[in-house]
Amino acid sequence: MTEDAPRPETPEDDSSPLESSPLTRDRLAKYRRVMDAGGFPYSFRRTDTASDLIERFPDLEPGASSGETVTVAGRLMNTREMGKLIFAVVSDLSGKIQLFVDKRTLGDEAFDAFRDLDAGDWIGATGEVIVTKRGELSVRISAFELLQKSLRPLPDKWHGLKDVEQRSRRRYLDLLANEDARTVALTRAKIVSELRRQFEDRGYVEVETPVLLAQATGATAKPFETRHSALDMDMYLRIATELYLKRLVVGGIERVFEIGRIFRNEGIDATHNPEFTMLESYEAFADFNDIMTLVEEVVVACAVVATGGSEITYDGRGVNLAGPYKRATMLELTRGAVGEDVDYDTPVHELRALVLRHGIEPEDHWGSGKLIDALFDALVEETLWEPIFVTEHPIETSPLARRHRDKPHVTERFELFIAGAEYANAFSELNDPFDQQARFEDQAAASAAGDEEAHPIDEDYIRALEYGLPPTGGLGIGVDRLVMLLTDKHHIREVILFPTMRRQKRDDS
RNA sequence: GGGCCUGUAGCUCCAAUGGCAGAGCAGCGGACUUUUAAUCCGAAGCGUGUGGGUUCGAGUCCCACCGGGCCCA
Repeated sequence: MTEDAPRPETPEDDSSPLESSPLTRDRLAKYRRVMDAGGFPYSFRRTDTASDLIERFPDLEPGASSGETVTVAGRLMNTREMGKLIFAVVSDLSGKIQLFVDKRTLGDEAFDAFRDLDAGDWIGATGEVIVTKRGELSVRISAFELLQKSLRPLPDKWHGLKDVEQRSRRRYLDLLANEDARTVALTRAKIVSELRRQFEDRGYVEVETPVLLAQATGATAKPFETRHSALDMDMYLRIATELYLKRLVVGGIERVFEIGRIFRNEGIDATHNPEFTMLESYEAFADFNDIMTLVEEVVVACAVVATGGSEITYDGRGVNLAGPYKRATMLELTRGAVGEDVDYDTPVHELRALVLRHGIEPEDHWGSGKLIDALFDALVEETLWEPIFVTEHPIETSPLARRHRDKPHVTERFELFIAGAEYANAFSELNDPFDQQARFEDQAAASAAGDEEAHPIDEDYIRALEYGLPPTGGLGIGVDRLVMLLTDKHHIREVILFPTMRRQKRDDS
């Protein structure tokens, strides 16, 4: 802002919904009084947060005064009035601290002004640190300042805000009313920070690859479509970062990662949001075995910052995240579940019959790999509780993964499953341009045969491979899912601050 | 896309069979100098997501629409 914009008028007529509601009318009147008297402050200096005080004064006896004066600031959450005495709770990001407001210390005029405050107001207050007779660390205030008025009433002080829709749509209310919501948001930040540190410490370089693309490649998903006006061109939001990150390895960035938003134009449910966060990493000269070790270390490190240890509770059950994790091939797990000695050589018609018997409707273009994958999906996934690396996915369903060095039909790939859900997907990267070309062509054929999940061909990516991708181990981690696991949340909207929601009709109340 | 459930005061929730729409908290007025969801006294506040319909009478039954939830595809 370089110009003086005209100051917007506080609404003064009865058409304002704040004016017409008895719940907000008084607050609005107080707001105007402050504005008429010169307005609210532009800044405020505090000396301590709530948790600072708790750390600094651990040993004060009930009834004691510290002799130290501090200044705190936060949102006024609750007041308990006792005649010439008020106990007030102020909440800041670090926690809560009680203000001890007595008329003798504060003076008659300021005391009455304090009584005029409303729950939700932002205030700053200065006073001596004391402990009340009942043992509550408090600030006996000698002065306070209203930093900004809250014009609307707070959610229930005891029950908080429970309505799932409101909690998601108006996350600010969720955060200010529900301590758990703040904890989850902060824990997510810690986890993302730890992920970044883990990869940086291993010499990985963080990059940003394009979100807006002429072609959405690198995964099987329906993309969001948009349009670039100046280029007069249809564009797509990325569905993965994979092919761009591997181009960077071709370019010589041997260890590279990105933590980025991915967009998939698909349904919304407990584990899917149209935009979500994925970490992808690629490491030259590593194979999928190396990446397993990396994943074990990274998962434990995240668990430690989130929960303090590697033994966590999810959905009421214990999970031990300490490695090394069990390993089993997709084929052997599927065999165990169906109780038959299936293989990738098993005739397709037999596998189709087996799949049908388990209530899955196979599509015409499915080969043995996809059929076994479908059986695994339906029968095995949700039974996997303790961490396990499921390995050796079929070539058919892994068009970007390198063929297994010893076994036909399968790739050097693994997925990490914990508590019935997938958290990581990794492989020795396919770096043979001819094989990659053939895989893309298979995908194109599948697409022509009606497979809506087939990968599109990325010609330039083939060209990049022709310049040489070194042997590389790649990894994808679903960050939202990982946060869910480590915060014991069972819906993705609980770990995404502003989950995608249907447009709500305008609500002026 | 299909099925089931759901929307009542600012928030959290009650309201048999259709029969005068309620409570707690918050807010408002009052008492109280050590409270912790403070307590006590008092007076208020919603016509039930929206629009239709059935009925003497609809929060409750029916239809459509707008949101939300769960399950399935």
